Amino acid sequence: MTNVSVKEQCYLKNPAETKLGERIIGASVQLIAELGFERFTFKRLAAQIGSTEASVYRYFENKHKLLLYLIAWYWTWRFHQLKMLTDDIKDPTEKLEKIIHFLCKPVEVDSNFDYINEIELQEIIVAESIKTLHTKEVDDDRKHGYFSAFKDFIHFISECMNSINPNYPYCHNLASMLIDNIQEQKFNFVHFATISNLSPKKTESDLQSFFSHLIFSTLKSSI
Amino acid sequence: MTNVSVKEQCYLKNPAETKLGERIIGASVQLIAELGFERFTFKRLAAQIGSTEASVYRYFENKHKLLLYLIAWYWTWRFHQLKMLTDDIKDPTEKLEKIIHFLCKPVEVDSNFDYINEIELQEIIVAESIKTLHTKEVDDDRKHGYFSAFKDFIHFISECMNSINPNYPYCHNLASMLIDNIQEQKFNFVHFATISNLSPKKTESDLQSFFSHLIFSTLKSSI
DNA sequence: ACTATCATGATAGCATTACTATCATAATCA
DNA sequence: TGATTATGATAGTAATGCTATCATGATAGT
Repeated sequence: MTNVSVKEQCYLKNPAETKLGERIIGASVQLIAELGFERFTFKRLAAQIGSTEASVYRYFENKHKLLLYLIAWYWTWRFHQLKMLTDDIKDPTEKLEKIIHFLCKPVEVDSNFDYINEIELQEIIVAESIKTLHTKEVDDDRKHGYFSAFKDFIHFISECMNSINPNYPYCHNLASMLIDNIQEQKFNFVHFATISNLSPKKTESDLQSFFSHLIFSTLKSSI
Repeated sequence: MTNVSVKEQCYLKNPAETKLGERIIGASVQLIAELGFERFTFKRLAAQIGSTEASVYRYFENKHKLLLYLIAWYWTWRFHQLKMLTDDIKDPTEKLEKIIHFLCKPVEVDSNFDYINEIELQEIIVAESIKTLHTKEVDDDRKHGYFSAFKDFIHFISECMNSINPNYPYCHNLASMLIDNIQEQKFNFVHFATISNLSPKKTESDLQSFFSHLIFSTLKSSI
């Protein structure tokens, strides 16, 4: 894959199509990861890339839309990776194991997109993505389809769960819990060690065994 | 109980001790529930209660601290209710059932605190509380103890889980998942119906059976 | 090669937000 | 009664989140 096309038009002008656009995205990822979304401003962004506020506004209506774009990009990218990874797996249990493993392990940089630092982008997802949901505009944003990459991702997992146990009635909830809570557990491990049992020495494998056990126990016990 | 004392000093002056303080808290709950935290300002709050911005600033350093106060109040209040409710239950399984039930069902107004609308306050918890964690200042805030009411709550549940299955190694993670995700599932049910299997006709009981099954399947299956 | 257009830069400005500071006055407490 | 304290009234300031206008340099079509 050499292109992640974000279908959701949260931009005024496609940043993937111009040099300036790429610089905007690249520097946004870096600055939001560094400063946090609250302190990130278009003024700072423009200064960073040696451009102007006005130019940034030609690509994105505001910083909220820019964040929506980054998140949609992330889930589109991850979905594509995941499909490649699980395409040839027939057994749904094995497939779900693979999915959980994929979600728990830290991302690696993708050489196809040299202007985006995927590791910083994932930090942004863990730290900031939930904020884009919890706004008074969430229903409008959803209607515009800004979250559809994220929803597609959840539906993919949900379907896999359903083929493991067609009688389990809460696959959507279980899948959304998985996605949301992996981010939360990663966050808690770093910032709230007292409410996490993950070992610093094998965080990734603990995280994976926590969720693996949780999901499969749930899917396999009768309701 | 006639008083919820928020130990965490996220205030400059205790709002529970003055008439103006009570008006500040009461109107904050109402305004944040109505406008969302982003659009809520001390100027609007002051106008609402017929006071001034300067006066509000004498109670709280900023609106972030005020939100921390409301959240600490909520968890202190809920913890107190929960302990009363489960105090006489000896069997940990029965106790955890009760806890899950308590968490899933919507709150009721508490006549002990006439200046706070607990129903609006819970809406705030569902919609806004996660934002107080996901900031660059989270480590400072945690060190100041602003989240300790929340952590106490989680530890209480975690201990109950531990007595059900002392060999299960992720009680903290499971308990924090439960608290976090109940809020998220409530939120998703309202705003992302396509990723929720909860029936509009029996949302509360579906929510409860989803989590009940999830938690007990996990605790009872060997790891 | 010539012109039209388009993308970007440069600059200005404005309303709102998030505070801080100062002074006056009313309540209350010793 | 006098001192302290709580609140109100008012002003001001820096930063944020935009919008608008004009100039310029690149590019594309004829």
